[in-house]
Amino acid sequence: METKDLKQAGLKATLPRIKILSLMEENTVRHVSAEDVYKTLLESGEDLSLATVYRVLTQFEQAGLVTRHHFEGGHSVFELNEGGHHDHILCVKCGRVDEFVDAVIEERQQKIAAEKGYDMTDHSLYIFGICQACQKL
Amino acid sequence: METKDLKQAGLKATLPRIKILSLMEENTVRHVSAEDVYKTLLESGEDLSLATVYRVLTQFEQAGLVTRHHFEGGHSVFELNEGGHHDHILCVKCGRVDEFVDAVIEERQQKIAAEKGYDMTDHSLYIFGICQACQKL
DNA sequence: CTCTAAATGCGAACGATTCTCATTAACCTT
DNA sequence: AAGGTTAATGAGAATCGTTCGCATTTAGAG
Ligand SMILES: [Mn+2]
Ligand SMILES: [Mn+2]
Ligand SMILES: [Zn+2]
Ligand SMILES: [Zn+2]
Repeated sequence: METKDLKQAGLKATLPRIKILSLMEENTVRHVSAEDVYKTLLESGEDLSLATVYRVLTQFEQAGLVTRHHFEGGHSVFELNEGGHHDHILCVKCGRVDEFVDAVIEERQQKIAAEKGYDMTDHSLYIFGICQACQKL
Repeated sequence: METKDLKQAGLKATLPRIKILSLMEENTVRHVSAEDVYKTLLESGEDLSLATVYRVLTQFEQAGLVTRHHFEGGHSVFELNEGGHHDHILCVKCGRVDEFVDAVIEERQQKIAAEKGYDMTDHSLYIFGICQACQKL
């Protein structure tokens, strides 16, 4: 239950937070913008503010519940943290998103950071291309 | 001479374009924002509009003269195209930027795209960390 | 049930980028 | 070299995602 998850993350179990978290726990959505969350909840009859959606998603990020991605186009996309780190491959035609993990790449990044004298904290990797479906159009 | 480069790229050799291109050809700047370009040129006594800087940089990008990077923080950073493709490692403390190319990573990305059925067009990879200098603070 | 700090809603503010439109400048033609 | 055509520019308004400020509400401890 979301109330538990929230308290565990050190967050009060408020109505907006419960609604947003349960929406993100539905496996029908994996990569959503704040606007997506806002509109979906409005359509479900919930009444909340877009500013709150932004605030809550940022808190979720800080609490480690979600990850914020900077997909192209200026707007952020959020994803529930489950199943661990992974990178993304996106279709530039239709916006489809697939996920992958590559141990070799992960390891090489560590090596590069070390060579350059950096203490690596994070990385972001996006592959862009045209998905199978869009290639046939 | 910049006039030549511009014509070759199919662009009229206007004053703003010449100024911006020569600024970017100085090896004192490698990764600059539109704002950086604008302020630097103003300080050099040039008189031009920020809107023009944005327009020109976008045209340069389309003409293949520069590459636009989406470093974190919402704003774009531009870099003259010379020396070919490379990726970046950034210090999250001081903003330092280093460059690298890793053949293994490049190749793996191709493989991943192929496996997922994508026709890969591009990729973006940023490693974040703390640079040597900042580790000592 | 009460109280207090924290969370919310609303609209204003924000910062990077783009757009509109009147004015200016490139450069092709005489 | 001068003129005309058309694209480029300057100035500021507009846009868009996101954040802020502040009055109001609510969660949760006592
Ligand atoms: Mn994902
Ligand atoms: Mn670079
Ligand atoms: Zn597609
Ligand atoms: Zn540093």
